[in-house]
Amino acid sequence: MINWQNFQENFDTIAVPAKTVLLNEGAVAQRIYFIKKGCLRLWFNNDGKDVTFQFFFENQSVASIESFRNHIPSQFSIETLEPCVLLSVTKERFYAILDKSTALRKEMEDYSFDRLLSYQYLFLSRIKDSPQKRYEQLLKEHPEIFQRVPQHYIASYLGITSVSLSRIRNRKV
Amino acid sequence: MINWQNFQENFDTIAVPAKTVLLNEGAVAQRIYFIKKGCLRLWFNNDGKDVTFQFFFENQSVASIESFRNHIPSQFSIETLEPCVLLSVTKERFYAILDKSTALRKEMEDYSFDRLLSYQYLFLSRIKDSPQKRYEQLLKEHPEIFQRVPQHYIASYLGITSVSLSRIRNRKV
DNA sequence: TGAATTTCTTAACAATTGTTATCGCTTCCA
DNA sequence: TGGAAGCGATAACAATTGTTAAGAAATTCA
Repeated sequence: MINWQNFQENFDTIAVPAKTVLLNEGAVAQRIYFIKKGCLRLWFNNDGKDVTFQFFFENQSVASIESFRNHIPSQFSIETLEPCVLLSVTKERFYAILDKSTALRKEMEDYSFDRLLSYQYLFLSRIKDSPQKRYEQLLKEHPEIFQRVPQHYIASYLGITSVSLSRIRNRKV
Repeated sequence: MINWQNFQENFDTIAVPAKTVLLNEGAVAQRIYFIKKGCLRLWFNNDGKDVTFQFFFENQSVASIESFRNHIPSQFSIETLEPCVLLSVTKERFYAILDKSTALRKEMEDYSFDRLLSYQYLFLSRIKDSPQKRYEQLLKEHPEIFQRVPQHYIASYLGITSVSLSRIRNRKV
């Protein structure tokens, strides 16, 4: 995990309320964010249905990574779930920082690789686990999510309806 | 896509029959392969059930990438599905080539990024699509798979049983 | 070529999930 | 602070998928 706090002088610190949209589906990402406080979700519109793809919490970097890197319209929207304090930097500044530091470039490479692995891991859990098991794993590994994130977002993240998640939760008491 | 044929002098060309295991789950990957002819699958054992994670065809690179890169035991096995002709290179030689060429290193970075995106894409399809829809997409984008790969491997790749895949196929005529 | 293995389909039943709708409860702002 | 919106539980029914089993068809290989 890259800790952008070391480069804080290059960043703008911003405070935003809950439900603030940082990036709209279809727009090209101009900024990358680092979360000092709060949580966000990355989501997209699937035939009118709101599908949450990923959650982000403190000390994580957030961006529509392929939009940011390849300058293409984002497939996702990014939105705060709580009031947040964020570090924010433009694409230009960001790549200028990368160019100045090979160590940081290496770190960025490793970070990309880790994200690759996390997608592989999530994909794998989709292949081999039932929604029930995915729920139990999420509860075990990230119990804090259930304290901070509305359940219907979690349901869409797990690939099930909120009704089904509610059933699973009450089955397991 | 990296075309390793440009570096063919560093590779061994091997011909292997179908069902040849190139890497066993639990082993550390020592080689990376480039497919000249044939197809392979990457799979793992999930509580006794054979789960196929990915298919590879001509002109693709194959390795348990995290095992190869991080020198850790592979979570997957790699196995040929057809008689194959492969280019094969050891980890040492591979990184020696990378060190010699920054262009190639950049290409490798892009390749890693593309794989990240392909996992993101696959993960996304798991989140938003029904098995039925995933089947239809696979049929549209890679119809050749159904000509070359046994159906029960495709079923496990789609996250369903071969029985269910058979039902879906015969529903859609 | 012929036996053995693999592959695919189909059936019957169980289990799970989706859909739609309703009803309290909580939270959010104006 | 009070009305509106958001959130979670539950019910009833439909649809899909899993499980197990059996048999036909295709493929493999000695």
